[in-house]
Amino acid sequence: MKLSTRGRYGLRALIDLASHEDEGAVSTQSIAQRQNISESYLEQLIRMLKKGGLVLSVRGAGGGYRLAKKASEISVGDILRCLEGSLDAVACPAIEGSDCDSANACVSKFVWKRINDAIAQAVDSVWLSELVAESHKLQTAQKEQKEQKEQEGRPSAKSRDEINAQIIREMQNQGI
Amino acid sequence: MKLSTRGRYGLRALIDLASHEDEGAVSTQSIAQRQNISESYLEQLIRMLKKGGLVLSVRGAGGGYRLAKKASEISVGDILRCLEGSLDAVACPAIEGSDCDSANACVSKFVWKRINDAIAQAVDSVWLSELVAESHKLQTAQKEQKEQKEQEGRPSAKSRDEINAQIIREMQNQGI
DNA sequence: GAAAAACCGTAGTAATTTAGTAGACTTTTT
DNA sequence: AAAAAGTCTACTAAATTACTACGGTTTTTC
Repeated sequence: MKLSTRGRYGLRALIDLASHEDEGAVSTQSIAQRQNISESYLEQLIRMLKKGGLVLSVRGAGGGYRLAKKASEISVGDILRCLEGSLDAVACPAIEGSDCDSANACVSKFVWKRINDAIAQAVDSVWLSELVAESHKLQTAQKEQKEQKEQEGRPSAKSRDEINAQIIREMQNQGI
Repeated sequence: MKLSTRGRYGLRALIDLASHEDEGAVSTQSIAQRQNISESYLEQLIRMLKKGGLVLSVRGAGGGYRLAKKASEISVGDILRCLEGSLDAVACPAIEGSDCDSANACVSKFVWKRINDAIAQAVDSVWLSELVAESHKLQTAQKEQKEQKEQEGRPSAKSRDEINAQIIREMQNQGI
């Protein structure tokens, strides 16, 4: 019942992409750097998102990726299903079609449908745009906090980029 | 986001146990036979359920296991958490305590709480007693259907036990 | 009181899945 | 033409899962 790194990385990558879209197409390299994810691995993930119709690619120099829809029209469920496959906790043929030889084939139909539906409802009601907003709020809050600490101590030696990188690293250890 | 066999087997085992409780303590051997699960593996699972306080053991010859509470007081969530650990799709320290060094540590807190809560709500609202009732309904329905088919064809060579065993086997391929 | 039935626990192992790497190739812009 | 960027496949290492094996201990029943 755990989400794998595919889902977590993918979500982070899309938040990052959405946050930088005003600067034009976003390269996997830049996302990989900012998010501290292996570039090659990220490429695979983002290609899955392309196949799923969530992002568009722009080839050639200066190219990269772009959201295929508005961030407010992409749900967390859309993203996770692209990367993790079906989110159903238990796959039962009876739920989808009527592949079972009897109409009431197994107990799954009863329990699992409820559970699977609840999961689907949850992930489909959170939108990428919300995550972007939330992430932006957190980052600026943390940045201010850091900068204040630096000022209190010895004169700040860290650049803004270093501070950002550290925040990303901290996020990584905390589940997303 | 998939349930492992631990959860599925465990659920089947408890349904089986609850269904046979009126005959006294239920041995792991008998459950393993009826449910077609490795006895040794099942023992491990049921010991986890004991540690979790869902079943009691009765030692010695003629012993076995018993539900620790009424079937109507054991939720699917209780069972799955015993066997699969936390059902949270993503573990984030920020959700539980305030282990994060900042109050608003990561985006997880926002998204994952909603998702995790939905899953919890779903599994905690289905009770073992419902599964037992459902399973009983299905089995008798399927049994009748089978027996009818047998009568139509050549004279029934299969015993009632063989028919039961087959139903169990079919259930197994269908998700539970 | 001995044997059988049952619970208890750990260690190991095979199979599967996940996470990540490597590298060669194609397309497009500058 | 060269550089930047996406595309694709295959391989490998680590982790997890699903068992299996086996050597116990406890309790009941005959």
